[in-house]
Amino acid sequence: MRQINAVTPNHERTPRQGKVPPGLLAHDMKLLEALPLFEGLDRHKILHLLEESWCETLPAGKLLFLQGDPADSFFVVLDGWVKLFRSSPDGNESVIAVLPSGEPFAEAAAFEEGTYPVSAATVERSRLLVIPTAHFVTKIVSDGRLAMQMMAAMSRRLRQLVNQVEDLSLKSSVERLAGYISTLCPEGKGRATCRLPLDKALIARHLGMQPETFSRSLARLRALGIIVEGEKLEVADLARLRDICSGAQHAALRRTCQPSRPNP
Amino acid sequence: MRQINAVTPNHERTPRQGKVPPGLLAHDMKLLEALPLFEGLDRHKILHLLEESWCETLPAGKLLFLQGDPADSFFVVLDGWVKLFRSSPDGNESVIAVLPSGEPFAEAAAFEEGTYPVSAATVERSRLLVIPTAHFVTKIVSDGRLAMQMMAAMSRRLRQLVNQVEDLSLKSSVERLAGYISTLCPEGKGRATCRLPLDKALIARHLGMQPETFSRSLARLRALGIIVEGEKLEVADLARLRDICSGAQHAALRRTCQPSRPNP
DNA sequence: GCAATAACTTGATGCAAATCAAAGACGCAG
DNA sequence: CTGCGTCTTTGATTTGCATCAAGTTATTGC
Repeated sequence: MRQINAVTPNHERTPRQGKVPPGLLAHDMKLLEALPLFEGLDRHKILHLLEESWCETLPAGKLLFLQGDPADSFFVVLDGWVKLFRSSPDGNESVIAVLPSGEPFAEAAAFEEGTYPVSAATVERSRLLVIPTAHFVTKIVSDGRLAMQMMAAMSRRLRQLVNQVEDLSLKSSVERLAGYISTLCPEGKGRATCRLPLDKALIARHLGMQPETFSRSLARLRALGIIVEGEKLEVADLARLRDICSGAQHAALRRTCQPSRPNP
Repeated sequence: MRQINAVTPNHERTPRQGKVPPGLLAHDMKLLEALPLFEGLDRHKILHLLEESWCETLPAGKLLFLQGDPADSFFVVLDGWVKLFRSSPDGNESVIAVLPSGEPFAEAAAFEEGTYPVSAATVERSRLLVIPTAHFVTKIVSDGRLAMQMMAAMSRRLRQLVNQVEDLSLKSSVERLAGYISTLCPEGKGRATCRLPLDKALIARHLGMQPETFSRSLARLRALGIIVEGEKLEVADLARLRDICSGAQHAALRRTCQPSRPNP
């Protein structure tokens, strides 16, 4: 993390009449219309929902909010990457999610306690749409369909977290990494290439392991047909990769672990 | 797990006119009125929501649904305990939650994909209220307040899961156990006693550890002022217990690890 | 009451991942 | 190109937890 000031708080902004959130580009509008959250709503309705929203452009490493802060806004990533995390007193960090553009986050924070359950920071220079919850919540109450879509979004988050819990409690680091890589690759079952979208250290923490372990896990996968070159990945056999994440590859991994060291 | 038949499916039941869900006791009604999900709704409104619901009494170990099953109902535990879990191909089990009476579960399943993201089974003989989602969803769409309360329930689940991810990725088994015990104890900071509500092996899996590790962790806590006798627990100092869960007790734990074994 | 089974504890051992440490690889400013 | 900081890999070591294997203590059934 590199910086620590909060984003411009809601109340410091002057009220405005115009309908379009300041800073929103035509291109962003496309992204918003494609969000499941706004599915089926026309451009006009969306803008109405975003009456009190605005955009912020933030440098890398900017802290958006801390766990426990009062939650008066939620966000949509328009450009860049945002990480959601928790930090422990001894300086360790658990990365709950890393979100690319097109992902809304902290949608759930408006409810219940009204505080953010995690901290959030940009990973690289990013543009965010900031949506004050107060106004949005009144819309939800009066629009059942919007409510349903909001719930669908939360339901998706729940599934992701359940997956994360399962992975952490019964998969090895190699299996978790294999699973992550397979989400990066296109569907199918032959050969494929992809790019690691983030720092390896960040992905590592997201997968619940140390950077060193990440590196070693990558090395093991190399022996199973995954070619790594910097941030470029080439997967020889997608079907096999998926086998690995589901734990079907124990023996193979074992075999590839002690390749060298004939005599010390 | 001891049994494997599913609960009576919705479509096999004959339709009914009466308003009260079959099998619901007066005493259950109190429980329902106290649910955050139904907060502020009067008895009448609640019964209206539950028009197509019914109760089931199930033996211990009964499977309710499997991960991936189509989600046409959600549930409220009226009596007993239910566990939500995922099982891996090699027979291991990750316990996502263990729910006491008064807890609704699978509320989120109605949305998005429409399948259950986890499996569920009773832990002991239990009574459940089964609420078909279809009817309930139409009510949500037309009642903004109910929608908000539903979202609050989901938001709570999200928080729990985030906690679980954090615990798994940066706490030790002793710390997780200490955290669990402190949720069992009343608030405050002096001495306290409580009961383990479930099999130790089940709690162990819920905390993401093996039963053996659970046992050893309990043994270590014993040295820190926690007296264990069967399912009875006595905590000498609640404040200290809370210190342990937040990881402030590393040194103390270290010291108490190698107490015996002077010479082999 | 006793045997039989299940639940729990304890011990010994092995492995996976964290930690500590250091050496490359890469990007960037001068 | 050169030097410096960051990211990444690799190596050596330690530690925590799982696993395997007995034991011990509760529960249950007869």
